[in-house]
Amino acid sequence: MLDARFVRENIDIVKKALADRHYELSLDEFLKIEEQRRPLLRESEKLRNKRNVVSEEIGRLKAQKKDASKLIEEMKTVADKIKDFDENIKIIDENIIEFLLNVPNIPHESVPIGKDETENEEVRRWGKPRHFDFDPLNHWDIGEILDIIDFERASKIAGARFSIMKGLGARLERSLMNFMLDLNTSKGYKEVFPPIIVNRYSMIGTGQLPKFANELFAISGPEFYLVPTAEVSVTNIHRNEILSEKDLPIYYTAYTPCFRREAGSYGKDVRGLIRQHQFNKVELVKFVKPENSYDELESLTRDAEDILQKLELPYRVVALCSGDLGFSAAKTYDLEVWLPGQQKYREISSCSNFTDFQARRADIRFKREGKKGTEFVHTLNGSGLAIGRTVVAIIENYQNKDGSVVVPDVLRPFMGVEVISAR
RNA sequence: GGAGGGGUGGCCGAGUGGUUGAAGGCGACGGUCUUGAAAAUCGUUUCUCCCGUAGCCCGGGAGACGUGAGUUCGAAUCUCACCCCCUCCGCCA
Repeated sequence: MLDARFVRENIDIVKKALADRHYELSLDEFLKIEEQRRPLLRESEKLRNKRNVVSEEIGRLKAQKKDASKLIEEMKTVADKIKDFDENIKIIDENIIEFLLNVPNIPHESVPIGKDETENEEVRRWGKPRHFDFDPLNHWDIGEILDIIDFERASKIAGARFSIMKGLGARLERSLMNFMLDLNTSKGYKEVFPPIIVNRYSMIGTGQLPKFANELFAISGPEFYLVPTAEVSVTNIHRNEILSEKDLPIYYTAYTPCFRREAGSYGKDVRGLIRQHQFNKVELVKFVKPENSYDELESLTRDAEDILQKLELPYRVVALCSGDLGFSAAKTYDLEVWLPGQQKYREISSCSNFTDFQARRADIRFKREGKKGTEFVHTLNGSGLAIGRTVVAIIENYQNKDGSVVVPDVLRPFMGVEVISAR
């Protein structure tokens, strides 16, 4: 969320941000409502002040056993007036917040301007796509040959876009979680294992609600949601907290399942593990001081890249352009891994700086040593990595002609085998 | 699911209608004292918003004692609803 005062005082910046994002949103109504607020607030506070002064006087008179009925009579109407003002202010406040909750973050100046993913900027590449002397298969074909992935039975259990990992496939999934968590914790990220069902405040805190309800799986009765990413659970760990400066930066890593409706992606990636309703992911989350957040984004991205490098998977880093940037992010690097089955780089990690956008929604602040007041922290997160897509990348990049898959060196201690082969 | 108890400042803990933003203690910070430290002692110790040509320091004001509503001239104190925590019983992974 943006700060109301910031929007009021920096209309041009906000308008440019919206235009760069290709967002259709008029600020006129907001400005109209917002400027009604403060005069009303001033009136209300003036009356409250009067009430406080007179009530004190009444108390004094009563203590002296004097008559105060005249003053009390006079005050009766004041209470009603205050109530009127406050009701109006409350309605205005609700409108302001509702509006602001639907305004996206302002892109950082370094974000390339562009309309959609075709205008994202490649920042760097690592590794070279392997040369195959046979036609590489898709992971779903290999999965079938090796009998390690079962989509058909998964659809019987749950439906489309679900999968069953079997045998060494399941073990690969588990090995990757452990490998990634071990690597991340060795770099100072604290491992946490949070709830994966959250309340609406958490979803508002990180920006999934109110705007993107149709992308979430909701549980009714008591209102709950399945998390689409560990970002939600982990960032909200510190919701409504004031951290002290010496606590920062805070680094967390978490494995969670993730749940996404994928409404509106009909026809996209209908086969395979790329786009599932339920998938596993290890996430990196940071809470940092504002002045460090862009450096922290670089190091967060490097930490995610390191996982791909250790797995020896070729990838590239892409800076998302303004039109492709997520709602809450000020800047995002996507890591795209090479998939021989598709002859394409595909997203496997997304690393973002949310600046104070989530912190303001979730009210996560910190206090500087020896300074008055508080500031919002900056929050960041990135996949480190999406497990399902890593499985895809490993199967496709490490495949042999007979369909067997070589296990990357770093995973062998976890897997207990060097090759995944049929039978 | 049934029965009780409780939510106050960084922490502990007073406070049941009128200078209580909140006693007292602890902690923290600063001063005095001391060669230094401890002890002793004095002082300071929250956040949000509004106004002041003043986004930091300063002055004034409003608000915040789990959350929200209500009663009242006036509420941390009374009423109602909700949330959370704890104890016991039952049930269950």
